[in-house]
Amino acid sequence: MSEKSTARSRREAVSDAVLEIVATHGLDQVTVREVATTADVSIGTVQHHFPTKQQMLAGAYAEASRRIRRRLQDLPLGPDSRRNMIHVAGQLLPLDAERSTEARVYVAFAAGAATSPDLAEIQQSLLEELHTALTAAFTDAWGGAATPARCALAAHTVIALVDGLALHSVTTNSWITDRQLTDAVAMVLDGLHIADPS
Amino acid sequence: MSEKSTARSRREAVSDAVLEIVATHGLDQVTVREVATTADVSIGTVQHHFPTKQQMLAGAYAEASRRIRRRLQDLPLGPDSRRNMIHVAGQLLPLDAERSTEARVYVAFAAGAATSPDLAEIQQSLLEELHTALTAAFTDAWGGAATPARCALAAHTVIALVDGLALHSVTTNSWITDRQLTDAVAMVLDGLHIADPS
Amino acid sequence: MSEKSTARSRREAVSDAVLEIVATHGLDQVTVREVATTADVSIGTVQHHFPTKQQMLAGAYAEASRRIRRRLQDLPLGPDSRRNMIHVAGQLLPLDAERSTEARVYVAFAAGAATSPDLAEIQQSLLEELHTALTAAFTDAWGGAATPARCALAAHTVIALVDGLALHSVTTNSWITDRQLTDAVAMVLDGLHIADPS
Amino acid sequence: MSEKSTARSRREAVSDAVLEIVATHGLDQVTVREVATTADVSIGTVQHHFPTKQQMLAGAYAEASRRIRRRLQDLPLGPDSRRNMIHVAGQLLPLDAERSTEARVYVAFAAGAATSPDLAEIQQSLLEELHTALTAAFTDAWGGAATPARCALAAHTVIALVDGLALHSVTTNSWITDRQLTDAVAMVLDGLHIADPS
DNA sequence: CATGAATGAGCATTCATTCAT
DNA sequence: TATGAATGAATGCTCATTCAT
Repeated sequence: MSEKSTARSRREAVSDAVLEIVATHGLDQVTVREVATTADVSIGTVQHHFPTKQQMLAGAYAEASRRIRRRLQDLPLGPDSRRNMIHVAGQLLPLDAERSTEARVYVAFAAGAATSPDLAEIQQSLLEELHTALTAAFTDAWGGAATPARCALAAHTVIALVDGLALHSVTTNSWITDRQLTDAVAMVLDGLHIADPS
Repeated sequence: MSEKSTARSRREAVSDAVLEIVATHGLDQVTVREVATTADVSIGTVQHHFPTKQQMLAGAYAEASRRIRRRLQDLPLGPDSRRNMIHVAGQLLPLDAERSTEARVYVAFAAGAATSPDLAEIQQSLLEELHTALTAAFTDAWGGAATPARCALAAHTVIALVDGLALHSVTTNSWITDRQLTDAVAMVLDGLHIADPS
Repeated sequence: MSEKSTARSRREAVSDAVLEIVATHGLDQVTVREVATTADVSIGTVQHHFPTKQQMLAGAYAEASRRIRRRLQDLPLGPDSRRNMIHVAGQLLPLDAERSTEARVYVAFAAGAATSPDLAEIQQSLLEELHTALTAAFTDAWGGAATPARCALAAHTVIALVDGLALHSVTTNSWITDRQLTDAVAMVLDGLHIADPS
Repeated sequence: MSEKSTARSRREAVSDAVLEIVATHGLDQVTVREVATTADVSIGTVQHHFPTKQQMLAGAYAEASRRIRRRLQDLPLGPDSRRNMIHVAGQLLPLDAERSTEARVYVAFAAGAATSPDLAEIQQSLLEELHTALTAAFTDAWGGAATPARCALAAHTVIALVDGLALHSVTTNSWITDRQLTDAVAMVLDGLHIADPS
């Protein structure tokens, strides 16, 4: 029992170290040595759990993706569609230190997915899950008044908006404020007639 | 004169080579060797024009950024705000092969800007120019009916949407269609009451 | 009893795996991992039987050497010295697939003996046994007509010839034919007046 | 002029370092680091001249092979066939310190040729040149009394004998004496009726 | 006896950069 | 301006070996 938990925590420690380095120094500054040092394990241990660097990065992104999805699934959703969507966006936008770190990780891996099939697969599956959930939310919010295509398009729109805002926030130095981040989402939801019922 | 033009074309050939490699293999696959080979010049020549790799990348991104801005400035704008904005978005979205290459370059450098001050500076200046122009467009479209803050927010929103759409298009394999790309922009402009006057 | 036989066969399986890898990929391509995989046992099992790689190689060569000696001892010898010597040479030359594999193993280990005392010891003991037997054969063939030194020299000569032929056969691609291999031995035996009595 | 000689001596220094390490520690103890240290150049310089380890080893063996051939070509040959052949054998057998080093190098590379096509090519070309020269020598010595096939076979025999003797000398600790090395060659030449005319 | 996680030294190779010409 | 030899730090990875179970 202690072995299993040791093994799991070692593996997780490695993933955590990767994510930490990606957030602070970028994807291409991740080296096996630095990961080992940060995770406080030997180089051999890193490579025991992730035989290649590629697998190590993919493993870490899979872990990050899993955490994001779990957090969204655990979100308490109410009958108010607008509030639900705002909540979801609030989980994805870099509005506090923790979320900011996560956004930096997400942006780095998402961009990396453009040239790495391994990362692209994880990225796409994350986007698909998000898209499915948001499409359902729009379907629900709009009742029968909207075609499935329109609901899907609205979902694409909101995810793209959030990702673009995260990209801007993460890559510029306070060019865009936290307030603008949330206001931009509200502005688009308003445009889509997803209004606060109150 | 021929020497000067040779020199200028050499420098441009190097920049082009960098952008080509970034588009096809990613930012971290750019090596001085590969750039020299692709540009068909010697390593020494590359480093004569860009003494360090950092400067080479920044130079190439500055060149790419310059081209985007020039293209937007050369865009023939009419009295129709919606049409103007659609045109601008059309220049930024990966709707054809050339624009797709450009989007890949943009996404790679934008993500790189998260951890490189040199790139961040160029990235931020590009975003600012875009934002200024779009803010003016919204001010113009909405007349006196909107506060400057609202116009600025709308500009942020549209740029973020376009960047997010480009990110999705570039990092997934036909998960989002060209049609959805343009429809998403239209949907948001509709929401912002930027309608076709006709 | 079954356990003992299992243990013995495991140990032999490991030796066999080493010899197979040496024959096909060379001495320096032998890794504990590869040996374990080829022998279909765990790395731990390999290292249980041979604590160090050095011991593993020495053990495998000792096994190969044992097999060669046993085969020579089991050779039915008659009154015809020439025939006997031809038979011995035929056991050492790479005249068929099995013997070719063995010759590749022998050449690899013999060369390795130049820089490994452990292998040199096994190599020298194999050569000495061969030399003793051949010296006796020459003494027998020549009767009292030759000094012990001459018999010993003839034995050295024949072994060197056979080893040189094996080296050439193994390291070149059909530069020397099977026929030339046996003819060269016959030519030297003729020169030493070891003639077929018939 | 000084550059060219510098470049050439650097490259030769690397080859010499490889040969020295092969002679003293064996082919599989050659590392780029050790070669750089021994040659007193940087690692980068080694790899500038020989981009891969494989090429470095092949380059060093080609150099060693070139030296052997040049020495044999420069050998003053007289009308006495036996003396000529003895001279050739004397150049190949490890009869002094320098030749012993060379023999260790030769044995190591020859054995390596069994599993490396690059080395095999060099090895085979060296053997072919040697074989051609010796075949001619036998043809000359025997006049019209021998078929070409018999001359070629005798050449194969002598080369194999010399290589086998070198192998034995190099891989055992004074099991075979220098005197026996030369006597074995003389014994075979006697058997082939290549006699001292005096 | 057997296993496989853990270790870290060592490997070949790539790389950006310097510099003499 | 242009070249490419020289440099050595850094990288991903392989490996033999140790050890707890």
